[in-house]
Amino acid sequence: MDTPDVRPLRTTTIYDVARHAGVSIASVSRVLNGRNSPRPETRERVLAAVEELGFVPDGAARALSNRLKEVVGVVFRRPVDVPVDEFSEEEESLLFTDVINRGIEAGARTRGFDLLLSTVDVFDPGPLDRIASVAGKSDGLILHDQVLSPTGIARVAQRAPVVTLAGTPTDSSVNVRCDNVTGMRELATHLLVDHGYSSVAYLAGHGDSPDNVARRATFDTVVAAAGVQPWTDDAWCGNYMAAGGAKVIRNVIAEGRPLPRAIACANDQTAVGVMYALAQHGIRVPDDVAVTGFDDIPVARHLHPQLTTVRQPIQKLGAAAFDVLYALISGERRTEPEVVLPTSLVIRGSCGCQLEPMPR
Amino acid sequence: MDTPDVRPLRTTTIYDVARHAGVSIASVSRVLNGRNSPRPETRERVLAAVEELGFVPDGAARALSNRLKEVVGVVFRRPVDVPVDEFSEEEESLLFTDVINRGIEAGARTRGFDLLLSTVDVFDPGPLDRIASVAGKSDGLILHDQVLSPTGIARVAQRAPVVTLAGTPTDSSVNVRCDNVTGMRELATHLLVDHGYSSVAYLAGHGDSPDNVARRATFDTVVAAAGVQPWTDDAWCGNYMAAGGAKVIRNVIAEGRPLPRAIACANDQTAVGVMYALAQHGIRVPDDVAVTGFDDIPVARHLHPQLTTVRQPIQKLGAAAFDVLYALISGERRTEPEVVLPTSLVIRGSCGCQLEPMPR
DNA sequence: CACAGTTCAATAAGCGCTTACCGACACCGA
DNA sequence: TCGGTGTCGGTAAGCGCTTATTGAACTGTG
Repeated sequence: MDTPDVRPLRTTTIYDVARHAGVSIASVSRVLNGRNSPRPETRERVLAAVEELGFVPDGAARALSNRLKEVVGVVFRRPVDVPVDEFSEEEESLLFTDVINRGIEAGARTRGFDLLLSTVDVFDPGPLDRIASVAGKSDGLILHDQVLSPTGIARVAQRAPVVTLAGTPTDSSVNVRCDNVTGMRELATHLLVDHGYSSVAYLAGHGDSPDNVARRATFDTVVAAAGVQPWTDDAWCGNYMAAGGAKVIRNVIAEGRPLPRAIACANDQTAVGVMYALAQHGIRVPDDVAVTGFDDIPVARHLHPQLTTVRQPIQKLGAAAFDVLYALISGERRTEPEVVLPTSLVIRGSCGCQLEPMPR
Repeated sequence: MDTPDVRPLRTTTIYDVARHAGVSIASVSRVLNGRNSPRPETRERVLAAVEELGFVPDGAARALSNRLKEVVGVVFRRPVDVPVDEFSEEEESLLFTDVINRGIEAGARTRGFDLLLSTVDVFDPGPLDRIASVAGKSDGLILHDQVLSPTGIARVAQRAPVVTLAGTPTDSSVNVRCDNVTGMRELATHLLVDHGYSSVAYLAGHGDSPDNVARRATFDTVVAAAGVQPWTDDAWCGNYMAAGGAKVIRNVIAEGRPLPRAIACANDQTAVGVMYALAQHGIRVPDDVAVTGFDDIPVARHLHPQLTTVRQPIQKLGAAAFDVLYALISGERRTEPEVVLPTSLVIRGSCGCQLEPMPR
């Protein structure tokens, strides 16, 4: 990784301001930072010079001196950059990740921090270098799901505190996630008890995602408790993306295998793909097959029928992650290894419930 | 804006590595940057020490020395943080802005840059301070629509080159936008000539947005040329958001005024709101009223009926903005004041065209 | 009028890197 | 053996800030 040969032109520095105002650089700095507020007259002179020269202090120099960059690094996984079927790469995982990032940003703003965003490819062989680079440029790191191994986390945590999202806490990182169990239990119970569906499938996300594991386990538990035949089949495995969900449905139909009465998807994106594929084959939702999601991303409400799902406070997830990270950056030592946010069932039409056609 | 009293604990520096490896800091730096590649043996020693200590270089110090941060600042407007009607704040302007940011990120990656993201509130009295702070932390700035006045732009451009998106070029900034005219002309012609609709309305976005002005002007021209009654009414003004579009429709209906045969919305988000409100009142699209958008954001294809719209290469818009900015950062002097990307009509069902129910 | 006490602002050190500069050393041919 | 030539790697300066230290100027007091 060689530094490209781009050197911006010289900008005005605090020395220029000091000379212009006829004071020392210390005074300029003091005025700018409101410390030991100098005499009003000096202050005015400095301010005038700043305005006249259009001076903006250099963040790197400040950071070096303050030992604080006021930057939080955020890393997430960029889906393969190739459109799959009719679901463009633009839309995949876009919503969920970006909503979380908004939440992080909201939290960061209250502390004067900005977000340094970076992505890693799914196939990236050495995400460590990229992430280390981000770590070097920030005061702390928030890592979305599936971006770095525990070993890698331990490595970058040497430089800056690390918070993971929907992952697993480690010795060197705190995790922030939602309560998968409660939400999924409510949802599964609704499907099995309230609706009494006798054949149900869980359409999985990434197998190694802790969220997926927890959701599946909870789903299976409720299904078993209801005395219903568990619909276990390796084919029912997606990838958290719409294309993945659509593909599963198409394969099942193509192979002439039966569909369950209800499909609980690992997340909303998957449900989007499932409903799309079902509609293509003339299968009605929820009359023929009920479909549910998880997350409650904005589009959930614009599908037809509207999607029954489990709501996570997505933005809050991001804000909470920042708060934890900020505590760590501030030198907080005693933190819980994990922060868990609540979830709740949101009943709309896709599960088979009869609702007003357009609920207010 | 006082620096909060958070000082992270001391991390390992290049001095630690040098001591550990028994070499000078210069050698460490040389190994790390691949310059004047030192003797293999020295190299190994350094690399071993780096690995052992888990050293990650400080970005601020590098930036200060290199005069290059490898960071591009991106600022956009955050919608008011209050849910309006059934459209949550999460979804407003989310898609479009974030897709552009993805594009910027994609471009930035190829040069080893990361994105520094920041938002300004609609009601923010002094966005200049925030933006100046971002400018100080980056090598160049990309400003989305409506974040800073030309005066403000001139100010921050003192520190770092500025590229605006969907704005207007200034003496101190380059603008990147899409070709509103071509796309809108095709769309309006389709509505007026192909479909022969005799009453049409343009549902505007922010009045002061250059995109909105261009789209409206083009639309009006085509309408006039077709000899159709222009549907001019102050009421037909939204705000680029779903809630804005829904509100306009509800007002028109509440006041008992007639609806036009076709509504061309300033963007897709507005169309989402319009279609939602129309459905609430049992008005069928496209049978009773045709609706079109602009942008072709991902959800456009998941509405019912699917949305006829004008496609902009949204991601490319971001990538192009970065490329221009990078040229400026590299000291490029002679740049065009504006970069314009092509648009094209995308016909789906909402304009009234009969298509396959689920186009492949 | 000399002195301590107070206020204000300048000097200089230091944050953690990069790199120009230069000295040490090895190797070679004369 | 000696100086020329190259290679390696160490020393130190400098990037643009913050701030501890220090000293100057001024105040009020004995």
